[in-house]
Amino acid sequence: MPELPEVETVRLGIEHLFAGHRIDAVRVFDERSLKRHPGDSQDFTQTLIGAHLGQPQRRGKFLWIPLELAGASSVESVAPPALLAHLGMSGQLLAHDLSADAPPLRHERIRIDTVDESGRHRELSFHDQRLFGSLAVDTLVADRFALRDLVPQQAAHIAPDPLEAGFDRARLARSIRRHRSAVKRVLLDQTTVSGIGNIYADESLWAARVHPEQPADSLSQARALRLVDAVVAVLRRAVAVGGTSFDEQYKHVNGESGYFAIELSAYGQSGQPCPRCGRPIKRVAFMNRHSHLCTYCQRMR
DNA sequence: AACCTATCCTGCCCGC
DNA sequence: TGCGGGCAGGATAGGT
Repeated sequence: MPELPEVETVRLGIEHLFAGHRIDAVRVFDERSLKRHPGDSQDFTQTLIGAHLGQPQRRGKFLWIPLELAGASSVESVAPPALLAHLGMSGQLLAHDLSADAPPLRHERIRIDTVDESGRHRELSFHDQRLFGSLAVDTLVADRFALRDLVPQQAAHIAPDPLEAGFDRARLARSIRRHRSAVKRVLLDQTTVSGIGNIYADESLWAARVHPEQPADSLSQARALRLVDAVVAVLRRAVAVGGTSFDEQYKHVNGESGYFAIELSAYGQSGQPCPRCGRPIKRVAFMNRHSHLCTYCQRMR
């Protein structure tokens, strides 16, 4: 999927193009993209129409837009709603300037027609080839990590991400070391730290010179801290260049690609020289997918 | 409780 | 050209 940097890039785009807009119409082209919505597509559509979009938020790979519902009294909205998006492996949120009743594009699953104060229309559209992603209307609940006010119920179980205000690097280093399994598996576990997928796990492990199969509890606190700092640096750098994209599948809200692919050191670089030592990057099976690493720089210890 | 495996989907790319 | 297998950046239910 799009990982934290790609989702953050999408969030920034939505903030810029849709914050404050009112939803005028909703079309669900494929119900399977609503599999995490508690009601049916009718319910989804009815809830959204007339709602105003707030400032988009993100934790890890979850993205949500708080909703101010039509006719709801703000005073006693005990459980404020939000439009929740998870992009899965191939989801995209794109801004379109079509007419709302134009036929769906190739992998377009849901189209949300919005209008701003001056009456200008713009569509927020959910595209998803593989259907692992979804949109839903969800309820916002208190954040049990107390790093922010509210989080969607469906994202309440995941840990804070490394770029969140109040993120505690020492605490994450300790929590990584509480696990016995391979350190890469722990980095991918969204309930330990959120936002990291296969690409940024491999890049972070390469940067910190840690072997992906190293048991997490065998890392010293200093080494775990170095790994956490590598994660933060890699994610920050990727956000700064608009995320990674390899093909048409991973685009920004405005349809442009991210540039982090240019500076990948390990991920997808099998056979290429390690940028640090020049030896070839290896690609090895790991958890039904692959790890990319320099077996010289990243030793088991 | 912690850990791991299987599974949800589609389309593209490769080799035969 | 056609077909089948492998593969892709994720999350999670359910097993041990």
